[in-house]
Amino acid sequence: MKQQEVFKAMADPTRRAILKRLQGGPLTAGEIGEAFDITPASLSHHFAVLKHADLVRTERRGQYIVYSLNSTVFEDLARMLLDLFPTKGKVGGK
Amino acid sequence: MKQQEVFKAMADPTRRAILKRLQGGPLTAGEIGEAFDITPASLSHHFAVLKHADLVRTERRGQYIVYSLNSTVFEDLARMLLDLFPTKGKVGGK
DNA sequence: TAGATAATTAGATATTTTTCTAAATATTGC
DNA sequence: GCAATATTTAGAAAAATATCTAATTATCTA
Repeated sequence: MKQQEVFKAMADPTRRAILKRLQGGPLTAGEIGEAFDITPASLSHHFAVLKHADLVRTERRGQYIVYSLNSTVFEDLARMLLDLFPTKGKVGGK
Repeated sequence: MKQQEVFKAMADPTRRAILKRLQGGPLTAGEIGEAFDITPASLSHHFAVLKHADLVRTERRGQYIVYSLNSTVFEDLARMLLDLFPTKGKVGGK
């Protein structure tokens, strides 16, 4: 996992909101965009950041591009955090 | 928990390294600084960010200021992340 | 109280990030 | 192939962040 990329991606509220929207299942870029008062170009930038962090996956479906969550990385991240603080029941113990 | 503050705090590699150093137990600002090639002023800025996010606690001991981890917030954050991705065994379920 | 040490605050600059507009690419359907 | 729609890429401007030097605050000790 690219720790730095993941943390940077999560640091922006718009990007976290995008992830939130994807909890209900895959959506096209346009569908995600409906919820935000931001240009498609800016949104696209956020997608790129999320994708680079491997937090979302994409798939072209005709003229649409469908985004979906990559849950695996969230697990990794949560584990990493739990691992970052001492004492208390260590999880994986890499 | 101030979600935004916490994520922003975690986004910087120097700050994550500071947290890492504190895993072994409380340290003074100076002791923490030894590990970084950065001025005390810059370090102090990072401390302020971590403190504002409630990730660390401070206590003055004589002329020193002692920093320690606030594990509680890490737990909150990890929980929040686990909660952010769908399906799979929900944790707290607020 | 004066000098030394630890740390922070103030103010400036450099870098990074977010956002925008405009232009480009991909795909559909006539 | 052409117009329309969906999305991304390029390039620039605006906003936020990290870093520095210099000055300030707090504490200790001689």
